[in-house]
Amino acid sequence: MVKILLIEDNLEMRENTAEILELASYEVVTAENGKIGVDLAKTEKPDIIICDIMMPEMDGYGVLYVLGKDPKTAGIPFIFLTAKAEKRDLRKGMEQGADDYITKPFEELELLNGIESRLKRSEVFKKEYGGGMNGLSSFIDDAKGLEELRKLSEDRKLRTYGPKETIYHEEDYPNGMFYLNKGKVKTFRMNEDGKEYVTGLHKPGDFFGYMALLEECNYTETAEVMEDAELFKIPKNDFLMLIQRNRDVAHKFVKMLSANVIQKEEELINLAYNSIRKRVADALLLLRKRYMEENSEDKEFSIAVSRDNLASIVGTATESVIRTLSEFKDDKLISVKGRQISILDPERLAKLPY
Amino acid sequence: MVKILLIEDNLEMRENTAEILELASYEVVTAENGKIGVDLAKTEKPDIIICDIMMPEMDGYGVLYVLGKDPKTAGIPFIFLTAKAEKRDLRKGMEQGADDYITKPFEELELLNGIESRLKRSEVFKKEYGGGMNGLSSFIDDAKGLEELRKLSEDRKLRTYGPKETIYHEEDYPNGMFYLNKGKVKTFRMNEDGKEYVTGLHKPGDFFGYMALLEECNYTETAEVMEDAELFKIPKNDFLMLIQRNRDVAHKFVKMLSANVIQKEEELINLAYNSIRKRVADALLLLRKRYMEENSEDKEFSIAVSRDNLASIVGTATESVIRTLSEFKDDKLISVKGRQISILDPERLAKLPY
DNA sequence: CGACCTATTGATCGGACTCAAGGTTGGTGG
DNA sequence: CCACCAACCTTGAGTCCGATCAATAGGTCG
Repeated sequence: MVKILLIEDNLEMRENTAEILELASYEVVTAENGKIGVDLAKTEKPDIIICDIMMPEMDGYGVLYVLGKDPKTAGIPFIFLTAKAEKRDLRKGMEQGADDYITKPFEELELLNGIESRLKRSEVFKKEYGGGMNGLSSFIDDAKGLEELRKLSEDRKLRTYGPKETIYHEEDYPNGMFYLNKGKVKTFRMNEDGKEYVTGLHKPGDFFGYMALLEECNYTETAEVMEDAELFKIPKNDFLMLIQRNRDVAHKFVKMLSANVIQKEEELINLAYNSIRKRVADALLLLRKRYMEENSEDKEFSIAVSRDNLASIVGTATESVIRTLSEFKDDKLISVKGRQISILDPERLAKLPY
Repeated sequence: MVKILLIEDNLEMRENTAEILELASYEVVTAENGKIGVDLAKTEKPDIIICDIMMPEMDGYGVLYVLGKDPKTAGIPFIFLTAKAEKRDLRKGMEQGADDYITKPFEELELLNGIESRLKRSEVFKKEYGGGMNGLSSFIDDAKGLEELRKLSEDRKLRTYGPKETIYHEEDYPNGMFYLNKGKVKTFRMNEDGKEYVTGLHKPGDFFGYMALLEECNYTETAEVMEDAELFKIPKNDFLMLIQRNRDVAHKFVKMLSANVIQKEEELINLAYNSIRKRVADALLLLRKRYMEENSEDKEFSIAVSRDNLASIVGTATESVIRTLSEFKDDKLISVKGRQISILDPERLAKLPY
């Protein structure tokens, strides 16, 4: 039985509409104002919500907004009831994610059709997934994808590289991607003046070098070893085949890539508007996040990294990095022994005033 | 019949090895130096290449490098023949994309196993794809994916927005993505000081707002209308279902996302090391590329864009943009009428000396 | 122990940001 | 139709951050 929540302050209108819906054999729950409506939405879990805009206590926008903020209710189809004149205001509601609207006064058919068409989509979804597309199941999909990827690299020859060795160069034609088994690898781009900018820091368990394969273009970056590395090469065709044929792997890659995009956008706005000081702090925290051992969160983190490398992570001159590090040292945020940098106070480092 | 290309300068070694291979009923083509080897690789299209490293004329690295540069030959499995002592040099070859190596002197079995295992992967691939994974077929997949996506938005209600209207805000909970039918929309992030950085410029036919759905997080950007826009909203569940179940759509998204990542990396290095002058030029060219009508490549491109908007695309202060535009105007690179900017000389704009 | 590479510090310079003040444009209402 | 306002554009002056150049110190490896 389909359950409909009807939120409408006008008594006559409410009873009238409820009657129409019940005659169409829907189960109807009614609320006479927005607040009650929100409560009922959470307790009753209706299949669809029909809501007036102009109401006392909390108006339709408010209801939509509140329900939209809660993941549990955000997915419920939401239809506005509105008088013709309010067309401009309507936009405001659609912005917040309403799925449809019905203008008052309405015909029975109009109302029922609107509900029917919204429900149809919703039903299809529910049937095919059985409510399975929650965080857990998509995590399992991810894990499955990862598993398949790992299998690809299993029976391959291990390759070992020493520090500063190049794994591939910008502009090279790619015929494979890599799985990093041990060590640390960075990928970077170079501009015309030969300045480097680090685009990726990789640790054991990471894949890299797949972007060129996906894009069917030459490498756009150079991969270089930072700490003695062992890696497996996965041939181009094997990889493309897998991603083409295996849904989990494709899904995994969609996730990896979208996370990557968001992170790069974050970097962009930081690079555009933050001071060197902040960016160096961010770079140190990034290194920490990427390379800290799983089970050592309490211990202080320390890493050996050349000033040049740090500079190309931040995107600045080596000297500027060094000056900033000296400041941090004076402020007891970090300590330095040769190229070994220890982060003493990550919290304060994250909240630098400028 | 599997065809093997054997490149080896030593006569005895060559004939010996060829004999072993022929006895194992492979078809063998031999070359006595690298140059001939490369030619044969291109004309004979072998299924696998076995190549000595130390050779006159062109050594094994050279052969691998040359073949690696040509997409037609880059996919052919490549096995090095090497003496034990040269282990260090070997790395150089593996860097360039060799798939395996066999150390001399070798046992028959070792050689045949190496070839067999490489071929197995290659065969599987060929059988299942029938050579179909070339540019064309993957283009068709893309098109199919796009088609499916478009269907999603077909029977939905059109929403219209005026200039500067917000479609969604950073931190909002997403319950859908959008298909832009008409107009121009930008997406941007804001930093703590309220400065904006544009992360996306959208034109009719684009989808946007899907990143938050893929990442299962709140929006990380704000979407705002630049020119009167019409758009369709595609509900979250419909979209996630489609991408989960339809291989073409997933593939399409992998492509879109990886292109996006590469573009953002490009932006990052520009932002890090280029002058405002260059970055403003890039921004203008980006606008041109994004918004120029398909069939008007000959005509000069012109766009109405506020200086503030331009500044947040470049990632700088409004005044800096204005000064740069004035310089460009003096240099006859662009012309300006109010907020209408015309690009007069895109080629020169792309090749600014600083 | 010396050669080489990396890290550090100092001094200088210039590009880009900020603040401030006018100019232009377009829209609104009397 | 004009006056006015607001939003946007433009220009100027001053300042400061960070790049660059140069010189020195420190560390490492043969």
